[in-house]
Amino acid sequence: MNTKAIFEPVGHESLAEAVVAQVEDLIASGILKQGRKLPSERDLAEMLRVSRPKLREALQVLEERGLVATQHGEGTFVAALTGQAMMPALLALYERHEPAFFDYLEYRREQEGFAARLAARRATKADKERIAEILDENERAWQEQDAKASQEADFALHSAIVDASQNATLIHMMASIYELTRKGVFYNRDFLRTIDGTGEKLLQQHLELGRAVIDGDEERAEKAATEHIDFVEKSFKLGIEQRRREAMAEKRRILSR
Amino acid sequence: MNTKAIFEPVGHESLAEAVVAQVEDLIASGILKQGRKLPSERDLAEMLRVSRPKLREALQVLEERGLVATQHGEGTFVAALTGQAMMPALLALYERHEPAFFDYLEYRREQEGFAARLAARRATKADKERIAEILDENERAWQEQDAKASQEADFALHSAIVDASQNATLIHMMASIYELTRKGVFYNRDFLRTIDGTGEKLLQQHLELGRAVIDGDEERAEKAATEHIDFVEKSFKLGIEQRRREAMAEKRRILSR
DNA sequence: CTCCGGTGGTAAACTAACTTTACCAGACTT
DNA sequence: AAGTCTGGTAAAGTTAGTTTACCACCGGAG
Repeated sequence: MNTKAIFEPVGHESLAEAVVAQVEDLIASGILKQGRKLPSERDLAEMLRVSRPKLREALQVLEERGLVATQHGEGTFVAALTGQAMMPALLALYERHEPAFFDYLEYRREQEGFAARLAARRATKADKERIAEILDENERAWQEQDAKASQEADFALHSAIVDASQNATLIHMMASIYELTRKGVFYNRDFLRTIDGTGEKLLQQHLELGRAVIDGDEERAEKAATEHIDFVEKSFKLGIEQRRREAMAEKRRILSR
Repeated sequence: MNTKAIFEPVGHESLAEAVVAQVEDLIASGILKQGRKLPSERDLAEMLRVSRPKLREALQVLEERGLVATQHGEGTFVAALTGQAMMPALLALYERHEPAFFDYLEYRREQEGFAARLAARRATKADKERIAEILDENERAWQEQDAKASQEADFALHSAIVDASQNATLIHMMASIYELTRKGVFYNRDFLRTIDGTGEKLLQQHLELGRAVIDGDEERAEKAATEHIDFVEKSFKLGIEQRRREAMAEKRRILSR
């Protein structure tokens, strides 16, 4: 065995990329809030100890990603991330920033629990029928190993439960988040399914969640929702760790001297 | 409040640094083992997609850090890290690589448990007297708030217990590790003490460990040792997270608009 | 209204980092 | 002893980043 597969090409971070990363971190962590004006290019360049052209290069990347908007003669501002137009930008941001993703899950945990409780309390007959249909679709997709349909069904379930909560504000907020997550969900699900028997557990969790809402059991519904998110979070952390270890083990195996 | 404190100077990683980091990772994770020959500079430069001069710059840094040794006409080799001469290099490496540090703790957990069990079984009267003395010193240092003496006493306790295990190989291995950790311990302890009432808990754990050995209770001693390391690991993770959150909160506070 | 100081937008010349190419010197194989 | 591996070194060429300067747009002050 040779050692060639061990060493990977190393590309060093360009200066512009470093600047982009720093500003992205500030936005992703919520330190820089939407609409906020950034310091002028000259000032910011001095703060970051970077030349203005390179700073501008970084700002252009951020603008392309929809995270900031610049206005000639005015200044550059953090884009409005809660507006629907900005969704893809925030999603992409979360994909690049692992810690932000877990913050997002933490938030989801609260919201999903709240939504499930309200839904169990308030769901109309029509809501319950819709949820029941989705659960059937969920099981069908699982049995037929139809990954895409399964993902869509999962998505539909969460959406239907939020609808059943009858709270307009909640529906609006979560609609934004789901729209945002949609592409992310696909990626996430693909990743989750690579871990052991995670797929079936997720199905069971979704079934339990839906049935609890249909039964009108608030406590059970909230518990099912939060435990579901907890499981997702745990699975992600496990999966990330697992991948890291696998990558290292692979390198060790290659060397086996 | 202005926004100046938010943006920190950004220095981008030099190419040589990136190469150093990659090779360090391979060594720290144990993929590249001591004495192993690295590919030739020409090959390695090609693998890493880096020019040879820059690769050489990186190798020189690694050599200064004692991680590799190059021989004219022969090649460059991973230095013998278990040899006493190499200790500072590995220690410094662990300080720079967080994951490696936790791997180190995992290893310590097993070894300390083993040592404590053997010590409880085999400690002579002299061993027990020495351990008792160290425990007294430990308490004295704590009461007098003498941080330095407290650290030394902690160190002495672990060392004495390993000595009491009467296993030459174990003593030799742990002696290397302690020598390695010594400077690190200071740093670690300073960091640990910044977290809540950690200091007193550590004292209690050390007292329990020492007394269990003196009492000859193998099970209790092993449990005390592993739980001690578990606590240290948990505290570190907590402390790191805490610092991260504090840093972010500080930035938020500055903006408060 | 005009003007002025702030802002972003652009381009040129300059400097430092990195790459390419070439050649030298030690060490093993034949 | 020759050939070919290895690390050691230096020069020229290329790319990335900095500096400097000037232009265009906006909003408020006179």
